[in-house]
Parts: sequence; C-alpha cells; structure tokens
Amino acid sequence: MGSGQPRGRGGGRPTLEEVAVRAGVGRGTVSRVINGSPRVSEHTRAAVEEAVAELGYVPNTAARALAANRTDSIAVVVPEPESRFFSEPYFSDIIHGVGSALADTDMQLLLTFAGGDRERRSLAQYLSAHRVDGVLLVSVHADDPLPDLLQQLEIPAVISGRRSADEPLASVDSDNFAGARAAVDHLLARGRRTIATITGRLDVYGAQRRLDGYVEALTEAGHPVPSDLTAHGDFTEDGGRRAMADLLDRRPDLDAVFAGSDVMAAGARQVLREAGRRIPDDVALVGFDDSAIARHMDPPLTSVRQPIAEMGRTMTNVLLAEIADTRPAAARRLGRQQIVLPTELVCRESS
Amino acid sequence: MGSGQPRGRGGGRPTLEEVAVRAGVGRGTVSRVINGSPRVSEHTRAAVEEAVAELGYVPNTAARALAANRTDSIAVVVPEPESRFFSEPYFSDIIHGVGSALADTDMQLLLTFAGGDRERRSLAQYLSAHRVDGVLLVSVHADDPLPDLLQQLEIPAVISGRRSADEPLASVDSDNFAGARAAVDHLLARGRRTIATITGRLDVYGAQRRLDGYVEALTEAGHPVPSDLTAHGDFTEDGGRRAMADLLDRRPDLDAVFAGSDVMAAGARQVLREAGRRIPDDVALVGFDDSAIARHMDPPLTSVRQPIAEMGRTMTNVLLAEIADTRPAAARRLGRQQIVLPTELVCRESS
DNA sequence: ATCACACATGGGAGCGCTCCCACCCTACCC
DNA sequence: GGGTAGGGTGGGAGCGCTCCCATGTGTGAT
Repeated sequence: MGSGQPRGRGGGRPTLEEVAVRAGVGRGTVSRVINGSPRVSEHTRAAVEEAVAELGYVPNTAARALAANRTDSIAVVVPEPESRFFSEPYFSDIIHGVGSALADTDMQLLLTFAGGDRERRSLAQYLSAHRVDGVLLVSVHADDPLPDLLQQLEIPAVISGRRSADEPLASVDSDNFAGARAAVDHLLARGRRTIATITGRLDVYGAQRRLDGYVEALTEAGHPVPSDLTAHGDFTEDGGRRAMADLLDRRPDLDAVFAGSDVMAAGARQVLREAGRRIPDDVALVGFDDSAIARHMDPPLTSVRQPIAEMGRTMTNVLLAEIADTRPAAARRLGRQQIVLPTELVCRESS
Repeated sequence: MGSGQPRGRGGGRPTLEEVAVRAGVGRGTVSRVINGSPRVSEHTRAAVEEAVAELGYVPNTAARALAANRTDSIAVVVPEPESRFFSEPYFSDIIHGVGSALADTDMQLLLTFAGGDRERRSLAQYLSAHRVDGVLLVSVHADDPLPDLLQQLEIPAVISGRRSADEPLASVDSDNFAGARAAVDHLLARGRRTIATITGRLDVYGAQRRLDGYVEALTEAGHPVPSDLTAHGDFTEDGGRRAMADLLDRRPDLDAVFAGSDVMAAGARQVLREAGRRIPDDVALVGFDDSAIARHMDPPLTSVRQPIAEMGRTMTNVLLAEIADTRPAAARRLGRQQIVLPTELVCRESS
C-alpha cells in the first residue's frame, strides 16, 4: 500500500506505519521514539528520527486521542458574548496568559462559547465526550451549573475567581479584598472622609470582596459605613453612571468614590463632570482593573491592578497539574489549590 | 464488555454501539440518525433518538475525526503575544465575531499561538495533520511564510486584511483607504489646512492603505502633500509619541493630525499636550479603530471605526464556505473571495 | 557453559466512529 | 406469477494511533 510520497488532497500525510517501514523498524518502536520513551536504543532512535524528518511526519491528533483516551487539549469556556468579560482587558489578558503557559507544552487550546444554562448543560456533555483533558472557567456566576457538572463528570477544571468563600473547585483569584482596602486606605490617607463606593454585581464573589474590603478599610479607620454611600452597578459604564447619579443625589457631600471597575468609574466620571465636580479637587475617584481606559481617562484614573495574564498562566499550570494527577478521584478532590494573587494600587491623577 | 451504566473515571461514556443495542438496531443506523441522514424510517429514528437521550450519548469527536477525516474545527492563528493584535480591541472583537458565526454550526474553535518564522513553519505541519478543517489568519505581515504554506498544503484559509493588492488567499478587510479619506476629508471640512499623519508599520498593507487614503484626500482637495507631514509609528503608544515629537519639530505650524491607530493617537495627544497645544483648538486629532480608549480619551477622540466583529464573522463564513467547497483544487483557487467591509467615521470632540 | 533477567523490539488488539457494500423486504411492473 | 427496483438496514473494514504482551538478544551471575 501507500507510495512513499504524499497522496491526493487532504488525506495524504505520512503515517506511523510509513515511518516504521522507512526506518526499518516496527510501529511500536516509532511510537516510543515519538513519545520520548527511554526504552529505545540510541541507534534506533536516530534512525527513526531521520525517517520522521525525511517524511515530515506529524502524528495524527485524532488517532492519538482515540487510542490514548486523552486529547492534549484544554478548553477555555467563554461566557456569553454580552458579558463584561468580552469588553475590557480581561479576555485578551487571560487568553494571553493561558497561551504563554501552554507554549511550553504541546497542549492545544479550545475556545468554547457558552450561552445560557441550557447550553452550558449540554456543553458539559460535549466537554466530557473527550473533547478536552481539562477546562478553564472564567467569569462564572454563583449559580452557574457548569462547574458542578464538570466536577460530577470528574473533568479537571480550574475556575477564575471563586464563587464563594469555600470554592470546591481549584481556583485562581486576585486579592480583591486587599485591593479594595488599599484603594480606600489610599483615599483616607489623602484626607478624604466621605468615601462612597460603586459595586459590581454582587453575585460575583469578587465584587462582594471588593465591597468587603471597602467596608473593612473604613471600619478599621474608625469611620462609619452608612448604607447610603454604597450604590450598586453592574460592571457597565451605564451602570456606573446610574450609580453615581444616585450617590450624588443621596450624598452630595461625598468627596471620594471607589468604583468596582474602571468601566464603572468611567461612567461615574461623566456624571461627576456633568454635575460640575472637579476630579480630584472636589471628588477623588479610584477604579479597579487598571485597564487601558484608566490610563487614558481624563484625568488618568487611579486604579487597582489585577495580574490578569498571570492569573491565566497560573490557572493553566494548576489545570495541567490536575490533569497529570493520577491519584484516585477522592484524593484529588482534597488538595485542590485555591490561589490568590496580589493586586496593586496604581496611583494616577484622579486621587 | 460494557455494562449499561457509566464505567470508571474518564473513559466511561456510552458509545454508538451501546446506543445501537439499546435501540435494537445496528451501528450504521444509529450513525445515520446522528448525522441526520434521510434514509432512516421515522419509526427507527424515534427509537434511536430515545436511546440517545436515555443514555446521554454524545459522539466521540476523536473517533469521528479519525474515521471521517475531518475535525469539525477551525483554528485561529494568533500572532506573537507582543504584537499589537493582543492589545486593544482587535483580538477580543475578532474572536467575538468568529464565535458568533460559529455558534450556528457545530464547529469548534482552536486558538493557536504562532511565534517566529520557524514556529510558523512547523505550525503549518501541525495544522495539516488534520487538527483542523480550516484556518483563520489574523494580523499577517507581508513576508509571513504561513499563508503560502497553507495554500501549498491546500488547507482552506482566510486572511484578515490582505497582504497586498493581489492577495491570493481569500481575505476579509476593512476599507482602510476610504476610512482614511473620510477622516482627512472631515479635517479639511473643519477648515484644517496643515494636516499631518502618523502611519502604522507600512509592511502592514492596511497601514499603507491608510496612508494612501490620506494622500488621496489631500491631493484631490488640491493640497500639496509634503513629506515632512508624514511620520512613521509602529502602532504603539510610544511610537505615536515619537512620531508626534518629530512632526512638531519639523512642522510646528501643523493644525491637524490623522493617526493610523487610536493607540498612536493617544501617544500623540500626550506630546501635543506637553507641547502646550490644545485639542482641538490648536490641533485637531483623529485616530483609527474607534477603540475603548477613543471614547475615554481627553478629549474624546474622533476615530474611524472598523467593523471588527463583523470581519471575524465574515471571515468565518467565508472559511466555512471554502471548507464546504468540494470542487477540485484548481477550481477553488479561482473564485477566492476578497471582501472589503465599510469603515465609518465617528466624530467626537478632538476634531 | 547454563540460567536468569533486563533491555530492546515487533506487532496484535483495540479505541469509537464513518463508509460502503451486501442483504432483505416490500411494492410495483410486465 | 416471476422479475426488478429501491428504500431500509446490518455489519465488516478500516481510519492511525497507543498499549501491552510476546519474542528476541545481550549481559552478568552461578
């Protein structure tokens, strides 16, 4: 069968078998060389490698996946396009980090778009049908069914940002609490006394933690935390505008605002400006994320930087470790890593 | 052989065979139902579908890929992380568009990171080893070897932004020329007379076309196009700064700047401000891309919007069509689509 | 020299699916 | 009534690989 040279369109790449013939060895031996097994003599290895090079052989992924029952690929499950995940630096940076962690391996990255709950449910099925060896979950709501489904199916998974204080899945998060504290401490240090906050959607644990950090910073400094200084946004610019308008309405005396995201801060800035408040003279403003818009805002926005690419990289490494872990499921369930990466306050002219 | 219920970790999803037994039919029949073949009686189809539902059967992708010699997946080849592609809206939006086009199909999306030429060369091999049915290329330099390799291997591919006027591959681009013209016409209409431009890297065809549009607009309006009004950036903020400094040095009398990207415009803005030029009073500024920073810049930046998500969507549809095309290679080579999507000038306070 | 054992190697048996050919049965024709 | 289409169906033959067992071949111990 098979002539030596490439055959017709598409189908015609060399197979393991052809390499074996060329090198004058058996299939098994070629397979061992390809997979770096030590149990091959130096001489044979060289012969096989030469044949591989001559033929331009590349293993067929599908065949390997079928035979070995692993795909050498992981999926990043991307939430509904509308979500804030797609705006702002988050998406790019996470992927960037994942990509750089994957560069050292021969794992492939699958991008999967998940819509509503129904789609996420069937998604779990698909993922389990040996499409991938593991899953990276980003931007997950507290009530998303997907993480539990994955756990049930015993598919290794890592989540970005836990869903609650006791996250059962492995997770990588940034220190939202400390970041918020640092922001508010900074405002206090600057002499601000009536500090309001605009929160993100509180069903996102990270948004809750930012609020917690805000409360803690004020409390610890001996300040009261009246509820009329807290307004709820939804991570959107428009939400930030509405929240800021509310705040100004309720507490015209405020002299600082800590926003749970840069985008909301941008919305807030507009309302403040329209209301004739100068930034930072009348009202200091601090955001969260340190995205591109923070640098370019007028005035440049003080913001809490999250190491997002680093998070992507860390998530990937944790996932790869989970995939490599061969202990029984019960044992693996135990030592799940909960990593929290530090945030950093970047001071600019808005505060 | 298999009991009815799931087996141990990982391995235990139901197979076609099990569905066949459950439904009391042959493997072939189940396969026909799964793949929507019409040659199945209504009665049998119902029985099979019930068995599928009961067992929660999901086809094994790897097995299907191996047997059918197609993967039902396409790859987006992402350039080196450093490139501008990763900053700014481009990446997110393209992926967004690709994702939405793919949502209507059952194709999967593979993200592949390509580094230097050597990596791109081996990448072509990998892609051809039936990892994917087609490839989407974004942000390609004029001398990138990958497109030609793909063409040689007869792997369907679509490129975003052509590499030259006679692009052999199918391509989807935005109308850089018309966008630049519109921007410059707008500046002329506003009474500006000494209009400079900051170009992107001219080995990117789109950057060249933006420059062409600038020249054409001025020429057509009867203005000279002195070379000292053109400075070259590299799509980075810092490049924008340097180019603006040069420009100011050479032509302190300029009253408008058309930048080849928003990021470069941001850099230019800083230099203009430091030089004491007011925007737009002394110098009008127009960018390209209409990214998030354009909206948040001070003052908000007039910019040329590209329909990036739409480009991603269109590229995907073109690619899917190429994949579906079963005509002989020679015939397919002919009718390759070259799509150009319209750009739109978004006027804000900077001009 | 003899046995044991380790290492190196070949190749059969699948992995779960699609493709396709052979087969059966019914319906319709002459 | 026999012949002939076809639609509907079953299942063999792979797809290209990994896994693993059986088989060689060389070494050192006895």
